[in-house]
Amino acid sequence: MSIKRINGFADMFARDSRVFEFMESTCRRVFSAYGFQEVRVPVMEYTQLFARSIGTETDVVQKEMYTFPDAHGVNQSLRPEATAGIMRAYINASLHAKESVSKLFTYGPMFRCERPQKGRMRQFHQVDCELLGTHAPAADAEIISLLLHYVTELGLTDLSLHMNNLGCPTCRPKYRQALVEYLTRHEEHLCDDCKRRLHTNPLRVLDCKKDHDLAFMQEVPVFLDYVCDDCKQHYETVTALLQENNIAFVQDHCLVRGLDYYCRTTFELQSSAIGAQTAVAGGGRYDGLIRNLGGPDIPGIGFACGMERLALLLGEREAQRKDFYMVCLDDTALHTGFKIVRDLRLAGLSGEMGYTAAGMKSSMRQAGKSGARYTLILGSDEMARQTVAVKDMDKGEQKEVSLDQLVQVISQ
RNA sequence: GCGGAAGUAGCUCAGUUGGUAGAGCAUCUGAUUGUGGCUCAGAGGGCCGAGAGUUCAAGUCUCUUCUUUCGCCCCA
Repeated sequence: MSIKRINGFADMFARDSRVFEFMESTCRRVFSAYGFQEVRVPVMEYTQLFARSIGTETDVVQKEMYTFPDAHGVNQSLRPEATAGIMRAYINASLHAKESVSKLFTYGPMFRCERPQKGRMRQFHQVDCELLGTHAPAADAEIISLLLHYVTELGLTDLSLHMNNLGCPTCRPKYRQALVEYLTRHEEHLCDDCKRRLHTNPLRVLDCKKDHDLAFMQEVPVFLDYVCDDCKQHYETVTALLQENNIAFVQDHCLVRGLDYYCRTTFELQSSAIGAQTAVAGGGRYDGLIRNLGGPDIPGIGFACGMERLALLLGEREAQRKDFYMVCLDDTALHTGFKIVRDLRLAGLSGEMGYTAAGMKSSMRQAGKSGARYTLILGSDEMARQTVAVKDMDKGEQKEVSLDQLVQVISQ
């Protein structure tokens, strides 16, 4: 039996890779228009980095990471997300001392050992964008604006932006306490998962699919009632900036984040068209993260966007049409044809050739299937006259062109 | 970790109450000398996921196992 692909790891041939190439090139173009620069960080880091940034109690760290000991027995992990690695690189490079604000993005594979399903792979890809060095609400609004600009450039219009305020270490515990008290009073009505969440991660009860529509959930405490003045003002400025720029969003009191480091502004781009998953991109502010990792007390905000999930929303991309397909009818012509093809490509044209001399009929079939604009035919007749027959495959018209005019004719 | 569904030609799938396999698409060839797409004719290609069991006989029934997929959990 042949060797199989590892479950959750995908092979992407042209049909799929064209879509990814489109998403990648678009993000590079859009992000750089906002002054963001690409940073490439390793796919492996010491496990400790992820434990300290993402949170030791999260499932991502507890059971989803690919972790291996190095030669000295120190654990290292394939990255389950990109933010931690970028923060580590930012600290190591002392970027904060070189520029007051840093705008960084990275693109690449992430790894989580979960059960694969629609829109969820074990090796998946994210573009990750981080804006470091400012508390200003305008930064929050800009990064959200950037994310929406990006998906608009991709041609996606059917996404909804959900926003929430998660507060800070001063005000969040008060809300959390009020939430736990409320939920404990209604514990008997909670689903089994939520009974467990109530003790492990009570905020998660808010976005439970089963319990969301229950009657008592309609009166669940809302964070905006507990938020401190600073957090409240910050969030109000962010949302005002969005509204002034006609960026529509849904105030979603049930939006919470899976990773521990988020605070204040939190957002998610959602779609109902990608199976059981809804989040296409998610992000928020993480003001204490860099300090927690041993760096300076620098605030930050960012998001990650899941490319496999975006790809589910994008249609197929057509391949770029080739300029020519060279057909050689005999072995002598093949040698000349090879040289002509080489010269055409060096002149900047794109195309292919049949590798063996074959009959006219099957050669034309191959030419037609290649989708090229022109078929170049080289047989004994053309060889004798130092020409090539050029057939326009759309019009069906054919004319004989001398070799020195070939580039010019095909370029038209 | 827990559920549901599915594994038959390269792909998408049929296969009736058990009798050693079929279609469409794709590929290749041909329809009078060197001209594609449309049409027509033909060809190649399958240990029916694997292993046991029942039976004269298993793609079909039973069990085991592997794989894939959609959900739960969790997350982008």
